[in-house]
Amino acid sequence: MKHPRTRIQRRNTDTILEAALDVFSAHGFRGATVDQIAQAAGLSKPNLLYYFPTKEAVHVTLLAGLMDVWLAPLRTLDPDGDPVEEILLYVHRKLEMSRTMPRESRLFANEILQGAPRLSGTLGEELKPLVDEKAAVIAGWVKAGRIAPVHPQHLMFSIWALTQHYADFDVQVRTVLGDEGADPFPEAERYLDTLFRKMLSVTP
Amino acid sequence: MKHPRTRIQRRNTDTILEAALDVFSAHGFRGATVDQIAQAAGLSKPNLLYYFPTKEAVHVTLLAGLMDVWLAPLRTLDPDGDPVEEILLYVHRKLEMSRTMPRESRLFANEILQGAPRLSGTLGEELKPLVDEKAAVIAGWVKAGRIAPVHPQHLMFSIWALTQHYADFDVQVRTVLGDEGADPFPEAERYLDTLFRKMLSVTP
DNA sequence: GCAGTGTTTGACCAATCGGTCAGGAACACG
DNA sequence: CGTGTTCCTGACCGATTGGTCAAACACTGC
Repeated sequence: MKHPRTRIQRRNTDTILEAALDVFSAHGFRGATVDQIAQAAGLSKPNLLYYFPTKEAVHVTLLAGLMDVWLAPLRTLDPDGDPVEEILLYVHRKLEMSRTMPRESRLFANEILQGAPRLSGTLGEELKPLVDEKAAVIAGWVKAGRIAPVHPQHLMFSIWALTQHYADFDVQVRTVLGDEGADPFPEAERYLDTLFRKMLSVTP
Repeated sequence: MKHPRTRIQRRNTDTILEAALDVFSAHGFRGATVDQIAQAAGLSKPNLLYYFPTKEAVHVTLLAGLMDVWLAPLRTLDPDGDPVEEILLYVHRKLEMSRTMPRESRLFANEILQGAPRLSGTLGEELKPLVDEKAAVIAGWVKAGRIAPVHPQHLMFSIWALTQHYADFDVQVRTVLGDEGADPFPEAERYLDTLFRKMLSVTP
């Protein structure tokens, strides 16, 4: 059961997860129905439930797979690189993820908003250690005087908040900016670049 | 119907809205049931539906009332005050709202996340004009050289994102920080103060 | 062509949910 | 005290939902 064997199984589970990402991110867990997901995947409801035992199983599979993708940019933060450029690269990658994977961002936001009932384990066992590790790196940079003194965890929060905001609050962003069809991301990129450079650069 | 007349009506509608805020912010619109709200309010389901015609009516009443509270701090932004201090006061008030009104923040976030189906009107008719007005003020400050050059709307986004993050992603924040029971807000206050001072102060 | 396994579906079920309704209880007011 | 209005509730209804199941279908290897 762990890994699909036949070609059909792999194709269908992939299709289901893709469709489920669409529906869950748009309506939340309770707001999504198995029928919706099945239809979006081009399958019948019982057929979907042939591949996943329950609606919840689809959801947790999606979330489990998401965490790896979500944390990947942080893992690449290099202790031996240039501090400011390393952090700005992370900001850039996170913003790029908001642009290209807004559904994943919203799925994640939805889950955290509800108190992370199906994710609190992963949060403590995967996210926390990784952040601890990288926070130590940043604290080292601060101690060495290579970036301005900042609280590493809150720096992390600010990166997450600022980048994910453009995916999660997309409707609000576009409403405020007006300009139908205009892409907010180029300007966001410039703004965040300036913001974090000012925040991190050491003042003599 | 517009305004409750009898004492009982006012008391019960208030109790219902308070309970609904609890339940809606915790489970989202679809995730909340009328029974849950009624029980949380200490009423029977038909009794609740005596005061509000539908579940949706409760929700929109809540959202409509919320918008005023939510936009209040922005309205007080004074064009004649000291630019940096005015903006920092706004940041401070927004963070304070995240601390004291996390349920309202989550209710709002939930609605925007789903594409603001019951709020897109208000967004365009209330939020947009107010932001336009205040963005013009900030643009004036920039032009006068009283704050560093920033994109006013994206400055606004960053304030919203950074302050609301502490309410909406509370679980994640507390997991990352560890330290059971520790209050993240004092440190957040310091961090955001530094961040926006660096972002806005004019460099000679 | 045939057995055996993997895949798909229509029909169905129990539970839940939003909402209705007739009538009873509490209250206001003369 | 009586009467009209407001308030409240148990019982009920139709629709939706997550999930089941037996049977049909399709594919693979012999």
